[in-house]
Amino acid sequence: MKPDRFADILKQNDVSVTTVRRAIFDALATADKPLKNGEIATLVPTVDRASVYRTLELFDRLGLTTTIVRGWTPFTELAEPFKAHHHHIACERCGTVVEIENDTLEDVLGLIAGRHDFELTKHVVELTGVCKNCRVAIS
Amino acid sequence: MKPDRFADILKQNDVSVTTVRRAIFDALATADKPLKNGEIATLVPTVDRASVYRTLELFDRLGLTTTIVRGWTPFTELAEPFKAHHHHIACERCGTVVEIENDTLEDVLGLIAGRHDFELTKHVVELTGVCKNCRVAIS
DNA sequence: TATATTCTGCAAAAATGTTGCAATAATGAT
DNA sequence: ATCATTATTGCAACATTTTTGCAGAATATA
Repeated sequence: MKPDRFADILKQNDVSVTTVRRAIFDALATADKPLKNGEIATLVPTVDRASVYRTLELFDRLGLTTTIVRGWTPFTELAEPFKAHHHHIACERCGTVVEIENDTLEDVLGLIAGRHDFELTKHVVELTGVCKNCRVAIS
Repeated sequence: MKPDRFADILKQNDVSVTTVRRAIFDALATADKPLKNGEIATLVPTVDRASVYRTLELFDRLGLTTTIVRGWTPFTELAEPFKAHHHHIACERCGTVVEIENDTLEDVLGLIAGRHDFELTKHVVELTGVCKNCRVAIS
């Protein structure tokens, strides 16, 4: 039968696999981009808001999701093993978001942590800039 | 007379130097660590909540402050030229926060942006890990 | 399928942000 | 210094977002 990593991870952590949790997980998986809490709630209209918050907190605690901030707003997206580890660079004019995967960056972060005697468990990198198009447009 | 970079920057941007703005600026300068919006409001009890929000938005727009996120909460702190450019690594057990300054990291971020045809204007790097003490403690 | 336990919806409250407008404070010129 | 102009603030009401307790529903286990 089909492998179900989502269910497996929940079970490994002794929490139930429920339809609510799967619905929210699917919403994140389908969107395939970081979503605000409110957006997630909208995508699962049958689920109570309180449950959405409780579920997102759970996912975060289990490491299923990553939360980044743009401006002042937190956005959540799936983390490994559901999505390859990556970061983002966003254009501040047009809003385009590009995913970044860069081993050198990961290495440098590890080294920095080590130099401060920290064992790295998580990290967030969000870049903001102006994309090529927008630089040409008005500049 | 004493130089007043804060006032200078506000004037350069054609906004008034008011006691409210200075109070909030002072709160950020004195705290010397990233603060939640609510914490800032608490530190200037005489200032109306609405003014706090409007001021923080202004500071952000003028580039006086930087906003990072930990967990789901946005935190604001002073940026250059009031504080040297830096990032943070926080211990997820004891909460200790250490500031990071690393030229290699800055270079790598610039290169990554360039490779994607972006001109970098801003970036956030937040590391989370376990510090030496906490690793020894229980582990 | 029965039982124990965990989850969810509901409803109410707390916390967080936002808005328009009149009163106040800051700025620049005299 | 004072005045006129303009920007800023407080107030108060509102909107939105998040949190909480608890009873009923769904899930896991034997």
